[in-house]
Amino acid sequence: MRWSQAYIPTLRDDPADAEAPSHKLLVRGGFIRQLMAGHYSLLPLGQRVRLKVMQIIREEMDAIGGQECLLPAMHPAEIWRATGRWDIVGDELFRLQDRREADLVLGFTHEEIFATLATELTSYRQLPQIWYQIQVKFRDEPRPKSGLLRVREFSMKDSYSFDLDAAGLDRAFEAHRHAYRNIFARLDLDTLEVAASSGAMGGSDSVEFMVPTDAGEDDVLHCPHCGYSANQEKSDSRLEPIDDGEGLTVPEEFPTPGIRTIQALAEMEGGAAPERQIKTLVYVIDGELVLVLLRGDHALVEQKLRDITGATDLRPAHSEEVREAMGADPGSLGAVGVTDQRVIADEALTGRTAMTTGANVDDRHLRGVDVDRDISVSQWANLRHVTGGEPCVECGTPLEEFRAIEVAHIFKLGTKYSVDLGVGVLDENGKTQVPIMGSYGIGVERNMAAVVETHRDEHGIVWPLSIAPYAVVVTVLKMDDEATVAAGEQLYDELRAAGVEVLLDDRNERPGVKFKDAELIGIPFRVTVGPRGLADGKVEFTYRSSLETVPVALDEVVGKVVDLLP
RNA sequence: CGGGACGUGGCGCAGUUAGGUAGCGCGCAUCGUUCGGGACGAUGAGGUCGCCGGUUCAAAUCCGGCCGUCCCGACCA
Repeated sequence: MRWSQAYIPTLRDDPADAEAPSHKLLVRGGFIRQLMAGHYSLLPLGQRVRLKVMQIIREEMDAIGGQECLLPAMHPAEIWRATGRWDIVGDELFRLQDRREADLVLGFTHEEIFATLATELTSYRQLPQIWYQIQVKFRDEPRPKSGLLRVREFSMKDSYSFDLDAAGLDRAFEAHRHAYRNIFARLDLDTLEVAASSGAMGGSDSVEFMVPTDAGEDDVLHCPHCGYSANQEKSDSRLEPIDDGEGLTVPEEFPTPGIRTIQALAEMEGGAAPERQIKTLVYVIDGELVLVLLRGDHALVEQKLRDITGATDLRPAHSEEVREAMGADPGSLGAVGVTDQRVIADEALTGRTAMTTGANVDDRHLRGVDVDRDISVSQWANLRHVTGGEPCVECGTPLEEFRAIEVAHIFKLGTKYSVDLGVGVLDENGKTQVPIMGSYGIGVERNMAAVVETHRDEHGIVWPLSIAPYAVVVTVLKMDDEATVAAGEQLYDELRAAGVEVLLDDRNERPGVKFKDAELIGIPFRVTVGPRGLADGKVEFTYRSSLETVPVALDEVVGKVVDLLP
């Protein structure tokens, strides 16, 4: 492509800097433009990168026996009602009606639709199957942000496996893990595989592929010693034993005027340290008021509560609801003697004695609380936020905590969708078997953004060769010098003839502008053609990653580039 | 959903406090000079000041409502 004819609208109002977020680089480089919050247009350069990412994914999916399909983006509501997700998914599902007022859905994933196709499977001889597509997904995110990282409309490669038994599902799951590792290697992304919450997707087991970077929106805990890795939503740690000493035989109520927070109670004369307090939270879970207990110095991870309760609707109770049910305001709440409400307690409270908690009377607390003796716990669970530095649950080494981008997520689903939509095959005995499903997703544009986030410097983007929009830019320095232009044109023709994706910078711009633009948009190799080098029959070859420049004889350029290509 | 900020040529912004001819930088067009690391000069084009309503002789500016965008938090498949 000739740059002079290409649509590459770079923005030069301010210099690129090392702090700029990835989406700003993509905008400045002329890759993307925003249409509205969470919806982006991909310009020619951006689309070239996207197609390359898609092709890499396609090749690796095909390599594990995946078969590509393309399903509709718009679905009838009935199919979502059949699995219950019409109600479960809530506001994140885009819904619309057609002219006959039939309810429709814009697909945010395709378990239902692939399962519908799978109802045509009739024999165990047809299994296993791996079907996939690269499709637009729609998700009405509460707050789209960070450019391509969190959007409402995006391309996803989603695949679905159908197997006869758990061993088959394991094979499909591991095949995907293998394919994904290959994909990330080709994208030059260092990923960490972490245990994750399955959320509303359901199922038994799920693994997220995370790219560590501060730009990420997920919180990951990782053990540098044994490799234990988990999303905060699924995290665990070893608890240091706490000596509670001798407790009272009965809890003792005492006045705490104006004390509303854990911190205030800790600082009060006769109070208690945060780890000696019980924090009482009130949640409304599917319409039911539930008490959630944590150690005073621990924070709740709502997703954990969501997961263990299987809740579809979960929110903190309003203060009026709290007062009506408990008879006191937040700040003086406790679970001692409470039998009307379900009580879910974090495991860190097991066996604890001599604890302090609210008395359910304003401005009163209880000390000497023995959790097992005094509180009727309906359910024990791991609910707490695990913080970096806590001992690894496997080996006790202090955990590292960092931010990461979730670039893929793979799930073992089980038989939910098969059952709900009536998927079944006959086995060798003529008995009906319900295939076990897995589902596996990888976001195309989010991976682009993750690559930019991890491949950039103060000059702009540094695309890996595998997904760069062009491999080489031939920069012609003097467009009014016939010999220089001729040499550039010839190189351009030769490179194209050799199958190289090449951009010819034939713009009538000053050299500095051309260099800066080429660096900003991140073309891996630059061949600079100018009269100075040409006098010796040479051009300059510059690597974008290091900005190292070496002289190369004119007739050796094509060979050098071809050698560098994968 | 809670908190905060912002909407003014293509992009980035000033002007709003105190109502009175809509400005600056970049980019864009033409010409000239220049040109191996984001050139310079000259001349131009381009804006219903987010939208609707109100106050006023007069509104980018004051008032009311709405819409949009961004940031923090919550949520998130």
